[in-house]
Amino acid sequence: MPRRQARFTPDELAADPRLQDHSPELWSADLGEVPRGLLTSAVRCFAANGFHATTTRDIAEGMGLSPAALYVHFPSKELVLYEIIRVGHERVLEYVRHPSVLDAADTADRLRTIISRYTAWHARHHVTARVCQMELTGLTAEHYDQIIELRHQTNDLFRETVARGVADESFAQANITQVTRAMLSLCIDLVRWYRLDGPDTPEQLGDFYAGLALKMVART
Amino acid sequence: MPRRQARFTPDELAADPRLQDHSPELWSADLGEVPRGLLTSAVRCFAANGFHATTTRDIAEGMGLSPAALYVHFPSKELVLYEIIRVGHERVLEYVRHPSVLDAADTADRLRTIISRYTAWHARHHVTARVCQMELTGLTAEHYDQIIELRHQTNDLFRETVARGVADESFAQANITQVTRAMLSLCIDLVRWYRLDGPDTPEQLGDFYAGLALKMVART
DNA sequence: GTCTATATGTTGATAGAC
DNA sequence: GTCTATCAACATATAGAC
Repeated sequence: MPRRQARFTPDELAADPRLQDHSPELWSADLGEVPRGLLTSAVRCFAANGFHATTTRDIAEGMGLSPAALYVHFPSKELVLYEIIRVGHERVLEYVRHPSVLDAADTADRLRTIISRYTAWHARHHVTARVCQMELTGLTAEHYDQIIELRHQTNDLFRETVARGVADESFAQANITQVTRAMLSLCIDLVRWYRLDGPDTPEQLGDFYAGLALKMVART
Repeated sequence: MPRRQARFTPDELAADPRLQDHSPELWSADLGEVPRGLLTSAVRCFAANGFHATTTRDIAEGMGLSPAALYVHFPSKELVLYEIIRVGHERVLEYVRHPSVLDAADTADRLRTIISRYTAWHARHHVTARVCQMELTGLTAEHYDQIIELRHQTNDLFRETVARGVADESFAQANITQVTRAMLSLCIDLVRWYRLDGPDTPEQLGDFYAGLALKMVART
């Protein structure tokens, strides 16, 4: 009775078209090439098999290193996960705090832009985003709380936008909490199925979802 | 360096309001009380901590049993997970294959009903549904393939409904694949946040999401 | 059917050479 | 910084008593 199910080699994971995303662009330039490569390897492993099913050996093998090498660059496996999830949440928050969102004169334009950008970010970085959404239970309680705080900041930006549109009558009357949650669900859930070699670019999907979001709140 | 993060006792999990759902109703009556209780305990553990972070001890403790007792009722931990995910997928498929969906004369009614029922099922059984959505990587390749087949059957029912509405001009012209996926995302993603002690009953949320789905495909 | 005890293998992390 | 070797802890699953 082997404890682990059949697995893929690091090379197979790296070549899997479903696991292609732009994660290498996310890591801080302050990190060296090796730690950045380890984060990218970890993203693929965590996305494919889950945090707890991934061993430190798996992560290190992705860079052709021995398991001990990981601990030169990261103090623990949990901190590799935390770094990935923290950076992911910080980057997507930056991406929706863009002037085209914050300074939008028209509320409908603001909603269109924030939905489009949030969707496109999740699509472009869908493997990392999948880890950010699905592996939160691997974090310690302290790290989990910090991530929840970042999520609140992002969610508040969406909620404000919906609330503003209802208040200025750009949008129909609606339960703001319910509508905001529905929009976030739409944008986030794509991490389960999106692939970069599919029919839609991240921006095309973003525009499509922005259109759906506007229909959700359209005045009749 | 403890390998496992701080955990909750089985009693704490059973009392957590976020982990209340109707999972005990799902298990076959052919099973005895103990195996059904083990499945319910496992659902809570898998939803709270993930499949791989859950030990056979955790599951058994939830029923006040020793770890060895689990193996009298299930041949392996993976088969506990498979049973949960298989039953979840079969039940939701049954639930959307209801006469009110299959025999609907009006396509808009059919879409309203299928979205409403699919949403309400996921809300009512959100803890089980969370395991069904988030723990697929814990399955063996063979079991995974069987679940994907069940998912296709459900998805096809939604896709047919959207396609019929576009063909009979109940709905606006649209990319059927894209629109269907968006609707499924909306209904499924609620497993990440829904709780039974929140402001909306499963049926209220179902009706709300059905309204959103109809707006997505409304003719202008 | 449930228990205690344990076999067997794996895992996260460290020690110490180079 | 990377390696080999290894530890202590833990997990799944089984054996055998009751």
